[in-house]
Amino acid sequence: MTKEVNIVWLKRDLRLNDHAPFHQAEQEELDYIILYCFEPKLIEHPDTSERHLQFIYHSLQEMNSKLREVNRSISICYTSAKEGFKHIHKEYKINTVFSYQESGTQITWERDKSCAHWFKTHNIRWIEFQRDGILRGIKTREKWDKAWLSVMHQAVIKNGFTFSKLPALEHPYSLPPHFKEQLSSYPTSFQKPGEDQAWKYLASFCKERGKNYNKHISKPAESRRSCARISPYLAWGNISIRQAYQYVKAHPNYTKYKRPFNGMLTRLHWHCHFIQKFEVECSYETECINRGYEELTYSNNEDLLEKWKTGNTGIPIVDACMRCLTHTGWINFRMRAMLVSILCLHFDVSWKKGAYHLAQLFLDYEPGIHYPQIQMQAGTTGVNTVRLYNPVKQSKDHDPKGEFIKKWIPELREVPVEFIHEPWKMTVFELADFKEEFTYPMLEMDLEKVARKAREKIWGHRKHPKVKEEARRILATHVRQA
DNA sequence: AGTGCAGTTGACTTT
DNA sequence: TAAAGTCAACTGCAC
Repeated sequence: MTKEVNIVWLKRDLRLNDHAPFHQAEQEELDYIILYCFEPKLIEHPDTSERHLQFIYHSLQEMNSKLREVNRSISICYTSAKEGFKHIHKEYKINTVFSYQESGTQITWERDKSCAHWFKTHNIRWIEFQRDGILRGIKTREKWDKAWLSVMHQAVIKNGFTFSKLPALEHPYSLPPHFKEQLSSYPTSFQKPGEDQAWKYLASFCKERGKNYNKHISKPAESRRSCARISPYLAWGNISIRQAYQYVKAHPNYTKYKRPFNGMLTRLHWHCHFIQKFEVECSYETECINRGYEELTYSNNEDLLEKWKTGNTGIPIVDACMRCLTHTGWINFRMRAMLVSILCLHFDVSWKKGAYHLAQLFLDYEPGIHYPQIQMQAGTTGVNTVRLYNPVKQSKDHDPKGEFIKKWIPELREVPVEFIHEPWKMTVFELADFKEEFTYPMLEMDLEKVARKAREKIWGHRKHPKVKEEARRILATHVRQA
């Protein structure tokens, strides 16, 4: 007689606390196997990058080192989830699978549907738990805020782990050696992965770093310290939104730093708000939220796209942000918005050409935030106002001395502050002061002119009947009802 | 002391 | 979470 087991299926929930699937699995009579699959089809999808996989891998390692004392370990497979389940079902009889709902891209959604179908035909129960404040299957945003708040105020789950009597799962899906090697290393320029790190950031934010949260949030340099910096941990589930929310709210410094802390808590709310949009319609990965914008054409200049990707546009603040993001995996919100604004509005390149590039660079890539956000900044929602950032203004406002610029663009270190935001304004006289050749690219376009053109184009398109009709649909679905 | 005026500030609108 | 434009009120200053 084949032995029955349950499964805890890990996805973007790489933690051992406030974890509903683990908690439920512990309540059952049957012992359980913990499964994580590096799925080739997902890995090959252009939204995925090495840094994501490394972050996942090391998060899993940390969990495993803690699970060892209860004789448990995550079975890490290099195969599709369905293959993983099939294999386990041959060795054992799977009774129930516990996991979190995933508000992911089209391919994860299809993967889930295909697994659901297979579970059903094999009489396997699949229990999916609600993730953070994201509601599945809702038609409008009525009462959404209230539901979110009630999730935030529910007690966090205190997970306990019993000793397992199951032998380690044997399977033929071990990570290919080159893949394992690739994932084992971890660049020091990225935030370190795992649950412990998440709590460290949260603690230091509340203790001291967070006091200037509001003041520094828009500054590319200062925000790196004054922001909580928990985004990668939220994205891969090293902590839950609720854990972060309750920690900040209950912290002894909460009354002292009420303004900045509340500012941070508001953003936890927005976090879920955006994921909720994607949960309802994950086609936003590849199609304009407002379908009326599908008809809009772009010049899609490959040369400009490449300059943008590599941080060589000739606009210092833009290039500094892109280079910093490439190196560290993080840049603050305003600068992300500016990067999108430059590409899609000034450079007239479709957001579809830049979305995966940014997804790969963001260590905190979260599909549910990424696609709605990039489209909002690109102006293809037709409901929000078009935010056309003036990079020179942003640069002067948020990096007045050009310190951030100079940190990331060595070519500009000798440039005097009066030209650091607009080096193209240097004449041969100023350029003559450089000992060596001036290697930073000179901007070849008139920023004011291209901004004006972009403004006319994107606003002009809003008048189209299809855009207006779509705007009504979007408002009905995604906006909180009064 | 009052007037004219360029320049500034802020609220509000438009793109 | 933008920026530019518009307009009226206000300010400082010369005469």
